[in-house]
Amino acid sequence: MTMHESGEMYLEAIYVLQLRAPAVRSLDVAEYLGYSKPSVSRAVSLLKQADYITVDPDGHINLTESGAAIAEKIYDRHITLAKVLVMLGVDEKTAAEDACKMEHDISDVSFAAIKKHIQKFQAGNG
Amino acid sequence: MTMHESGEMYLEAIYVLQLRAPAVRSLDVAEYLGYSKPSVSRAVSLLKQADYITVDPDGHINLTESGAAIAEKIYDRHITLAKVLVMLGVDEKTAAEDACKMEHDISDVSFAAIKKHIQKFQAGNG
DNA sequence: CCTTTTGGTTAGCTAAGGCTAACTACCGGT
DNA sequence: ACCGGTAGTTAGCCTTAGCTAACCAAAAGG
Repeated sequence: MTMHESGEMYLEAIYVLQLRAPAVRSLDVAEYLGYSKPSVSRAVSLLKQADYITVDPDGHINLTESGAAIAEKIYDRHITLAKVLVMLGVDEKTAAEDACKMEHDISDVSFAAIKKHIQKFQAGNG
Repeated sequence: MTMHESGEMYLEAIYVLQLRAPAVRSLDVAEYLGYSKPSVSRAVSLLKQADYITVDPDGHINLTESGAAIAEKIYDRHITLAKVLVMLGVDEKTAAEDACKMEHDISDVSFAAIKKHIQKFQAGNG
């Protein structure tokens, strides 16, 4: 699996679910993303093949180092981009939706520039 | 054709090419986007069906009112998003590439917020 | 012990949207 | 009149990535 938007979404979902609960299964991911079981089942097997996750015998999914790296990166983008939009006056829901799409598109360079920019603001305002 | 990213790209390309040359054909679009002739041929016929463009007998493509509306919207986003990124210190090339992807994802609400934000800066700085 | 629920897989469909190969149509030059 | 290039189309393939239907297996519970 060459990492596409969809793969990133799954890794991010697993990451977020792991922040909430000790163990994450395919079904949790399906429910979280609003996808069907077979869709997640296939994605999980591809991510496993590509060594982004491991699945232990009782179905618990864990991120590998490379999977976690991607998941954290995307999650960081999500949080940061949503925050920027909210700072600009966008409502939380729309900000989250847009961040969710943009987080997969933006280059490291542009994201770093944005992050740096808002940190400047945050230093001044809160 | 329910307007997806790809359809928006084609409309934007046609729009940009029309700013440069009086007549735009499928081949110009193919060259501009780096796509094959058949890909563009199909896209053109779908956009025509959906009434976003017209194609006159000598192959000249023109945007309809609805097509132009979309093209202008996307182009505005492209220009604005690229400008924002450049203002934040991103190089022109990367800014353009990222704008090209984000322009399709962002909601009207978020885009309006961003545009308003940079206009404030421009009023002060240039 | 049998039945239901829960979790997951398999098979196969669909749509978007790229691609190549090969064809058609027309236009211009020799 | 006949090639050769230019423009576009047709047919058909591939990948990504969603879906349903149907199945399997293991745990849960009357």
